[in-house]
Amino acid sequence: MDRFLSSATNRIDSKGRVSVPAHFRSVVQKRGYSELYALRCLDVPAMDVGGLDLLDRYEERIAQEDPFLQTADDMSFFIHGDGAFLKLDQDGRITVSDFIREHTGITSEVAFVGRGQFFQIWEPSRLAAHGAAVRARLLQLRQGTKPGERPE
Amino acid sequence: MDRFLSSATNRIDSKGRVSVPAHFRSVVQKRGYSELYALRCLDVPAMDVGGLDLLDRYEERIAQEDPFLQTADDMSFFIHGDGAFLKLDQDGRITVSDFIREHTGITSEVAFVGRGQFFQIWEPSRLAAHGAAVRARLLQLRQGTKPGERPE
DNA sequence: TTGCTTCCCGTTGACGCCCATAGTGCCCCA
DNA sequence: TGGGGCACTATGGGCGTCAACGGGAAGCAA
Repeated sequence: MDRFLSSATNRIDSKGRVSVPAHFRSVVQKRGYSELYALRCLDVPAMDVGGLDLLDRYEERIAQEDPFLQTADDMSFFIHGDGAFLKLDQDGRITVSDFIREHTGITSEVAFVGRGQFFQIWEPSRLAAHGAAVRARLLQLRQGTKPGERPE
Repeated sequence: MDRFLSSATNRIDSKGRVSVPAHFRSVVQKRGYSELYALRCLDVPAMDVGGLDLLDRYEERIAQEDPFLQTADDMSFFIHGDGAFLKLDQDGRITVSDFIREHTGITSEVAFVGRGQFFQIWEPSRLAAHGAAVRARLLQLRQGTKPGERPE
């Protein structure tokens, strides 16, 4: 398995460290990531974390934009400047910097959420709220398309 | 037979484990699932459980969406983040995590329900209530479509 | 020094592996 | 045809391993 799946919540210790779930660490290794890169999400208080290929995806998107327009410049600024490297220590822990705390609201616990090609880190209660909102939107989507039916 | 059929209810032991019905286990083996993946159902307090091919269909669906829109993000969040691995121990048991208990209301017993390509787990009394509601809807549907006819 | 990071080690609790037992259905053979 | 025994499932529990976690100590920079 080489996708980030499922979720887990771990505690931050007195030194500001938190264990990355073992399953995620093995995915990181299988994918051959030597470094982890964390990006502030635009519309939610979470960070996207993955290898440097996380950037490729955004860069492709930027390439589609007209380089004379402000949008391309904004996007470039966002992904290249608004990120941080996360160093895994040899016990598989990362240090939660103020940069991350500010954006996510994380204080004492970190929720890790698999997203397939990458994973996210959240403040647990905010994650719960976001999860509920997502489920509500998807439910509405389903009922809008096929009332009463469940997609198989 | 390689479909999940019928249903059964088993007890959770003091360590939080429950036996997967033997028939389901043989289906799991025939289908070659090395791991089971459980997904929270959107509209009912149950989990869909199957192999990782459960995700394939959803991922194909996501691929059709614009990856920079919210819908794609929601869908990915739901299938990748709102799931959990169920590891079968060598006696064919799984451990019921809090993640599952929260969504299903399961406490001491688990009802397994075959659904063909996958199966579901329920809290037994909620399953009974849901079953009754489903039958009522189907009955109403039939009477609505074919007035004057008697259901068999 | 002071503060911060990295390496290393010990503890603890959860989980997987293993074995044991009880209940049940099935088969075989007298 | 009925009884005994085999096979298998569900369930309980002991025990070892490993991940998460806490903290000491060394290295490094201001």
